[in-house]
Amino acid sequence: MKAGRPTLQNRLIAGLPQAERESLLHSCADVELNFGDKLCSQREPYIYAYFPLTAIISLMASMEGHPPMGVSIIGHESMLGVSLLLASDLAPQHAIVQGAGMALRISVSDLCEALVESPVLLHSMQRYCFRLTAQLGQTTVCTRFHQVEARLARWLLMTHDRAHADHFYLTHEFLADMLGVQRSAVTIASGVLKQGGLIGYSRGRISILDRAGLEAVACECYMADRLLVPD
Amino acid sequence: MKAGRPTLQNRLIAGLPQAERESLLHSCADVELNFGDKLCSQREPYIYAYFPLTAIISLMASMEGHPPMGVSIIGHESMLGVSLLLASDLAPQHAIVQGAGMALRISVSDLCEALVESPVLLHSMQRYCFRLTAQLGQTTVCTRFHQVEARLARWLLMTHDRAHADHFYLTHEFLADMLGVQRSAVTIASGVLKQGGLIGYSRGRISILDRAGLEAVACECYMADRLLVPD
DNA sequence: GGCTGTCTGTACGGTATCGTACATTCAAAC
DNA sequence: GTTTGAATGTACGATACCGTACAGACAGCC
Repeated sequence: MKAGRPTLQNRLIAGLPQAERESLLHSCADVELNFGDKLCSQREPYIYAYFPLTAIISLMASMEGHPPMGVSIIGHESMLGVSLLLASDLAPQHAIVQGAGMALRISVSDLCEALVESPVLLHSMQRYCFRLTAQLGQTTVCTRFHQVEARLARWLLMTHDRAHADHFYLTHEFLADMLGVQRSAVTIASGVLKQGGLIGYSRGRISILDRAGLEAVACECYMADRLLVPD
Repeated sequence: MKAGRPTLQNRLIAGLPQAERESLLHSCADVELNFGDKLCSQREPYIYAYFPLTAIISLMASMEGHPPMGVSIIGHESMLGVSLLLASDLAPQHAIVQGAGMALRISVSDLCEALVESPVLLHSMQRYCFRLTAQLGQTTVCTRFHQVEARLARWLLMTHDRAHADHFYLTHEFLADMLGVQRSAVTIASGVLKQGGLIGYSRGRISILDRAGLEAVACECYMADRLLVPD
């Protein structure tokens, strides 16, 4: 595998010392992830772990009788598979590609080997796992108490942080599943944000027009989570 | 510190090889935890970690403008502080004593030292941390979709599993905070469970009268979580 | 035995969202 | 250019729960 610049788009990889990075990249494959791809299933073994470069992955929790609901987002700042640190090869949640793009893929066994030899990788994954734990607790309370409009704004901001442009593709239907609400509730909330000039959208293409405004509308959960980003 | 039988009430400790256990117990102090004690605060450093013997601890996530809400329960099957594995000395959630009783207390630094020398302890903590991660995702969806009655039944069952009797002490007010609902909603839901002969209660003393019946009323989230218990 | 504070029962208007249905708009395919 | 399907707009009764208020019941204290 080539170790060219694009791999540095992933912050976790970019943070590795060169020797560790090159060793890790030897086990990685460049893959293109398509919208809707399912990368792992809740309570089933991971097949691969992924370091997103431009792709965006949603973690989703599911339950009988309801469509899976979004609980976290993973982009180039992190990776899918941090829970492999935790003495289990099972995925705690489903992982779905919410933004098509490139990622580095590594087998579970290769990742585990790399962990033994790369203390920096281990440390980074630990930090991100901590962040996920804090975030999941926060999301529970957020989902319970905050209204659709604020939660929608939060999800759009989290996506924007991981997108590489001021626009991306998500339908109301998809967002409704993420937030665990009716599609029509998303349409109404989106309409308000559009009216306010904060976002624009048409047939799945969403534009972030006024980030500061969106942050004002979003619940504090968005900022609370950002504060946990290392550095 | 004495290494008498009572310490084996904690499953995590009981599972250690004798040498590792005795070494760990040297750093532990027997403490009595009182109802309502706050053992750590969300996003603040842990002072101590705790291995409950008979005490029960609630993990609670909080947010401005709302009372903290329960997201998990810790009893003799586990410990408070598993996230110390994750390269951070901060607690992801608040921890409150929901059932008075005994626990073993250990300082963060002593625990970290013990981790280096006890691979079994490390492994157990990793497993429980995985379980917590899965549980937090599950709880998010549960809180969103399941009704108060089912969630109340789930919480009572989780408490019962960690209590050492068929009765324990929790007021409607306290349960309301745990579930993130109004106190009056808990009174109504409890009334239904009492009518059905599943539980009894009076002035804070709750009796589990029909466990199987409660399990039938509780959402599947209760069983989903139990399946993750090692063994 | 009466007082007091806590716990529980109950009521009731208000509201966010549900669940569902149907109309409209637009992009792409034919 | 027309058809088709997906995406979006809108409506509306139903419902679970909110927020609040107040009354009753019980335990402990003086």
